[in-house]
Amino acid sequence: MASGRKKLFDEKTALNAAMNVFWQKGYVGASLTDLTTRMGINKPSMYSAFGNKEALFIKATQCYIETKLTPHVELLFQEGIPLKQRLKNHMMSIVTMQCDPEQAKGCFLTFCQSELVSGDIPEKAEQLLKEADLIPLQMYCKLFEDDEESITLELNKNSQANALSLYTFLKGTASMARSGIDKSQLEYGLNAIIEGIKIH
Amino acid sequence: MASGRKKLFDEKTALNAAMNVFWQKGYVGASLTDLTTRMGINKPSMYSAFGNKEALFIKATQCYIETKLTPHVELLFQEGIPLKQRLKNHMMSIVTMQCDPEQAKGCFLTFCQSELVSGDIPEKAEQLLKEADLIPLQMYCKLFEDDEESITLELNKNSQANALSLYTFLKGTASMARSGIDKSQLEYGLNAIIEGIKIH
DNA sequence: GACATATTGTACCTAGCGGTATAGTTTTGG
DNA sequence: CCAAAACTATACCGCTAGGTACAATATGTC
Repeated sequence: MASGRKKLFDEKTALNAAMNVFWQKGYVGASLTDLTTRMGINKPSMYSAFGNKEALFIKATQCYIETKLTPHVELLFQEGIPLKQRLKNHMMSIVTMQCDPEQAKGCFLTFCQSELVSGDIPEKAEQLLKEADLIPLQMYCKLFEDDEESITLELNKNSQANALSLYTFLKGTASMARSGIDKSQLEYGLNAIIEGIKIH
Repeated sequence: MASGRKKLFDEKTALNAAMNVFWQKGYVGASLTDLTTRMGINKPSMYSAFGNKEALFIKATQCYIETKLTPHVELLFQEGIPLKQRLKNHMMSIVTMQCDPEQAKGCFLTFCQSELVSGDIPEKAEQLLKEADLIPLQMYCKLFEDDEESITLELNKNSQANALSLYTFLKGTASMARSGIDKSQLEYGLNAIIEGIKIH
């Protein structure tokens, strides 16, 4: 069997570039020209590799979850570290990412989620965003419910309220980072809030 | 002098409709067709009354500030009411608005602010959004610095941190409301946080 | 080296965008 | 009752959107 011409671009690199464009401009705001230019390929290559704009967006979102969200969640469940310190590590690394000058400010999921209200986002993308956006909240619930230290501190009794507080803070920093407030100020506020938690 | 045909639409009503469209879809996502349809007029009427899309957006943003933001800010400075209660009133009325099923979910300013990163928003609109988005933060600073009760409680010594905490929470609820989390849950978390403030 | 296969570049499709020219309609002053 | 002024409706402008047809270019197998 003949095997044809080799691909001149790396799919993962291109997908990563697409992720950054969506992160910056959202689903509606990112045009195919924006995307393919930053991916370094032209339209037919993109369509043959990824399908269409929606499919590309879905893969970009999954890429974000795997490379940008999951690592921060893991910090919450690291063994041998006090709960409060784990929360701090988690939040600090998120804030650092959300203020990274090499990437779009803020959180991909939070931004694209906010586009859903327009009603102009395709169905599968909408579903994925809705699910993905809840991941941190679920992780916080799980943390406060199951964690040893959380149980001894009886934080599990208010697991829902604690999780919601943390989630609110996560969303708040995402929004503030997006609007360009600098990292030092976010860390300042972050410390105040983590200390204020009645660990709580 | 002859005075011409009378306008068949009310400018304020039309502007209010435009505000709601931008609130729902953002600057980029709101097309002239979306806008003029919901305003109940056609394009030439819109252009003669408001100028162009950017000018309409600016007027819609000012309309939001006057009708949707200012009233909530005033609750912070009401006389004869304890500080904590004023904060609660303020936040409760904001949450109620952000979850109002008659309007787009969340906060107009927070959503449109997040579009700025794209670099596709005209300059004057960008400036206005940046200024407007900081209004609540400035009001919080002023409150913690000047308020009698804040001074006796020595909250003014950490006015910046207190203001930032509150602002983070404001942004967080805006984002969560936008993603469709229901009012009862936001109020639940809200109470926990206000109580947790050392008033603070 | 010829052929099948896969990728690439160009050029194009229709639809919708923001914006406008122009013709028609209603109003009032003289 | 007519003309000037203001508003409305239609139809259109150039441009870009998402998406694709097709020819040109590499790659491998026989």
